[in-house]
Amino acid sequence: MSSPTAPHAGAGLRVDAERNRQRIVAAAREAFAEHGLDVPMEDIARRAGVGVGTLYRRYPTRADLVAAAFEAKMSAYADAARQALADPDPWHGFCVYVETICAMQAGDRGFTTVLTMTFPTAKQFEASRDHAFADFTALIGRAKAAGRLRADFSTEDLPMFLMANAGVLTSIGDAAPDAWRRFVGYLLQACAAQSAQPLPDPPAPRQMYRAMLRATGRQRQQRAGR
Amino acid sequence: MSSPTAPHAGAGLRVDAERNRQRIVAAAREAFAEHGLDVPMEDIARRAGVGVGTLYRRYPTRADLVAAAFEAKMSAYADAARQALADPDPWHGFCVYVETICAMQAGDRGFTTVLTMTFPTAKQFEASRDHAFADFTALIGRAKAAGRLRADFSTEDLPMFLMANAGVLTSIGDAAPDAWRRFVGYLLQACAAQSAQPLPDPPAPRQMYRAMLRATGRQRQQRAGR
DNA sequence: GGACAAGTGGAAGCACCCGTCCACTTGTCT
DNA sequence: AGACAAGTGGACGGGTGCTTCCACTTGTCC
Repeated sequence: MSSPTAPHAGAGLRVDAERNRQRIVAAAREAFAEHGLDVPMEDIARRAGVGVGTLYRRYPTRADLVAAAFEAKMSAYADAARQALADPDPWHGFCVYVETICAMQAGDRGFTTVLTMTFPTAKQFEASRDHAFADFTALIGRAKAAGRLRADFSTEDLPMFLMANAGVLTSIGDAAPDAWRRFVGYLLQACAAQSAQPLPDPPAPRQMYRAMLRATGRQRQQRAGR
Repeated sequence: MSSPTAPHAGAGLRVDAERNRQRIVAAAREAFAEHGLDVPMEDIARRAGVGVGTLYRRYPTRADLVAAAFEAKMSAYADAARQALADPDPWHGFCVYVETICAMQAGDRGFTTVLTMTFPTAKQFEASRDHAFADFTALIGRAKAAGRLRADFSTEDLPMFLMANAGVLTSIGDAAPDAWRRFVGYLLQACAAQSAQPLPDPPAPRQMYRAMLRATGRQRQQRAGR
């Protein structure tokens, strides 16, 4: 991102600077996982043992830092789709895939949200998402062909499910840490071909993209009263 | 709430004060509906044409104001359950009910969140919720008895669904205003008895209560990067 | 119409977080 | 070892929102 043509993120940096950069990313990973994407930058800096100035010079916007912090997890996310394609049973592969990524959401408060957003400036990051999406599309095709996935299942339904799961996770928090498993159970059964009553139309891809883009400026969301 | 023993909320107030109170509640309803529960108090005051001081004296905490603003909608919420019970077809009643309250969430950003929270100090408010809950429990019983609702459907599943729908609504926002309908379609099909693969256990009532209680102090949630 | 309680509004103090800027430190290269 | 670029941290100015407080206004009742 901030490096010229380098294969590795921190190339060209002085060794101490590179060490700090790695610390920052590690600290961000922890902080995002524990508290979600909106932890104060200063907390991350303190956790990394650097000043805020250092953090901002390396990652000028929060989105940059988020992209750096979740790059590895985003790769794992893409790998999961690839692995699911390797499953000999298309339907089983589909179900395990959905469960896996929902579990990834459950394990990291930051990732919960990251999977419902897009970060157009983070190239490698979005490339992983695109790979995952392509493999998932293939996965859907196979599962439909096998007659197990309902024919009207749309690729847009996956991000929608992730948004729903994010809602369950953030609302329930630690009060019922496994509730999301049941929820995903419901979703998967709704995806089965046998229960294929007609559904309202899915959102258009462009609509989902706009939704995942979010407002670019200052902005908040839910939050509790008092 | 702020009145001694009165049947009506604003009893005992000077007429001008009562007029202001009503304006405040009306302004809060609008503001919450448009921007969610975390609109600045000052915006509400300005919309009502009063000073913040007036607002705070009448409703000392945000929760008080939220309860006042959504009391009517909460009654409507309870009525919907009662009406659903009147439906001669238990399954149809169940489906219409779920669709109705999800539509109520979709129509009001504040209510989206309100339905996933509890406000223990707002007596009348929570009484409506309890009525709705009791009727919903009856609704479930009937639909199960009719063999249409899966036997392992739990009353705790409804609040979980509302949390999920809240996730869809807040993430998608205005980008795909009807996406929630499709989502609810999925949920309902998953509730049908015919698709009754076993599910993970539901959360305990106490867990759901704790979840809906939220943290009582300062606190934020998702929010986007950048 | 006068007196007093009730009600009002908005300024002020506080807390939080963002993002910048620059005097100082540290690595690196010769 | 010296010199210079690279890197650092945290103080600072700016913005937002919460909540309190009190000098002033306005209804109400006699």
